[in-house]
Amino acid sequence: MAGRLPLKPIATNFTLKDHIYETLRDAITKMNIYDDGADLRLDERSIAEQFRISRTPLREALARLEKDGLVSIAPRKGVFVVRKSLTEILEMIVAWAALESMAARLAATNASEGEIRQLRKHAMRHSESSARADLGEYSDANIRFHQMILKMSGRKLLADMAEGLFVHMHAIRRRALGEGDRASRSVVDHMSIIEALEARDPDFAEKLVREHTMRLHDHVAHTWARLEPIAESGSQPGV
Amino acid sequence: MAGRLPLKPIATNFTLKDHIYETLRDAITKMNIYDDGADLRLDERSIAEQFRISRTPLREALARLEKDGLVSIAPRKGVFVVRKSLTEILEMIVAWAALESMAARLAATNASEGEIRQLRKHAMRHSESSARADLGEYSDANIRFHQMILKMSGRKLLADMAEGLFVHMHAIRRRALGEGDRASRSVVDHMSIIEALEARDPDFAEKLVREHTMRLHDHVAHTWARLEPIAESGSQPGV
DNA sequence: CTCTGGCGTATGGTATACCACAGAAAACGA
DNA sequence: TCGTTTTCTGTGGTATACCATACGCCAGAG
Repeated sequence: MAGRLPLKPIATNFTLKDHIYETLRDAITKMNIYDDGADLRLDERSIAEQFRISRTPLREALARLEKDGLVSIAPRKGVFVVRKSLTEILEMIVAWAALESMAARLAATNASEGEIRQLRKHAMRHSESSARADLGEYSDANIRFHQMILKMSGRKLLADMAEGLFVHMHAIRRRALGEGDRASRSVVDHMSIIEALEARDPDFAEKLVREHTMRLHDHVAHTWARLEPIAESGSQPGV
Repeated sequence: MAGRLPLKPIATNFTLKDHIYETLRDAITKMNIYDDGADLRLDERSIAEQFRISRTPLREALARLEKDGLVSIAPRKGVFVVRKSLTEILEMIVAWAALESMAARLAATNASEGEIRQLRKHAMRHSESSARADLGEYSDANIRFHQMILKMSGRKLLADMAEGLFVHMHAIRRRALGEGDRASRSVVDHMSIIEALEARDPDFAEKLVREHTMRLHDHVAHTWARLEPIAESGSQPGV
């Protein structure tokens, strides 16, 4: 009727449940789950009080977090943040390798020249942070590199499924980067991957991505072998 | 105290929420989502009444189903069973291919002789149902074949993630099997895969599984291209 | 007849009260 | 003092009441 005002549909779908879910998810991924004395217990009532809401929407958010595998709900016992075992971490890396290598295969065919160019630009801009041993920054850039490949596959589901794994692995990659010469090795790997994409070689791109990720897998398997209750060391910046 | 009766630990963790979740999930996967007049609406109150429970545990179950992507909850509008679009179905097949091909790669190395033997036995026992054009039975055997490969990878997570996709695709595979000579082609493919596993050839096993699944992908893409609101036709046995 | 505006109803969202069980603390007996 | 039993408290599980909004219905104006 009136003159087409550019009004957004308004976020009619923003419920407490969703808000709490995201807030808690972020909080959990950022907390030092593997600290020895870490509080893994989540108390429904006190959290509800902190958020100034009732337990109902909170519980629905927790139900979703449980399905994500981030928390475990034990009836009449409590809600606990899940500590991933080494085995589970390794399996996540494998699954991630499966998804990303498939994404690379598809990206080699589907990605636009512009996307690949952007990927290269991203990798080169951040290779220096590796050289500077600025692991915090490089870790972020590193993760984004992999997310870009997922996205370039043009398959949203692949990216979404991988995202669910990233949530858990967040700290893993950063930690592993600091061990040995993994950071500089990573830079080299990334360049090879980019070249395979530029060459539009699906098989090779897939192979490189898979082996790149499986190297992380093997590294973690060998290095952390006897750390079963993994002792998270470095979330503090500036080490 | 008493004489060690072989009592199961009893399902101390079996809550209404979990029970309802599973019940609803099964019901949804079995319903003809793609029927034209299908009731996609789920009414919280009437369902709660049917189950003779309150809405609270039901809503927690629905929250999980939403995360599974099986239903969509629209505030103040209703809860609806999600109709997967063709694009989404295709992406699920791709993701599935990614997971299963990785599983095949690992299975080629890790699976025991016994497991492979069992796989071959399974495939041969059911190849006849394909010949008899008994699609219902062959479809089940077919799905189990793929689940066996996932399991043989020794990575539980791969199987679990694929399971989440199976839930959605359940009907897809069955339907596709009936089109063209896909059933008999499937039998041939499966045999090749088994041989690659017996030869302990990871690269080849991966390639075969991937291409096998991607053939389904291409078939669906081409055949169902203009059916966007997919009309589910054949759940009725006997044709 | 058509359009508009208000009102009623249905639905999901939220808050709250109560329940059942686990586990620790306390009370009790030897 | 030690072991057993009891009680008590805290936790998640469930039920229920109420709230806010989306949407259809209908009356009334034009």
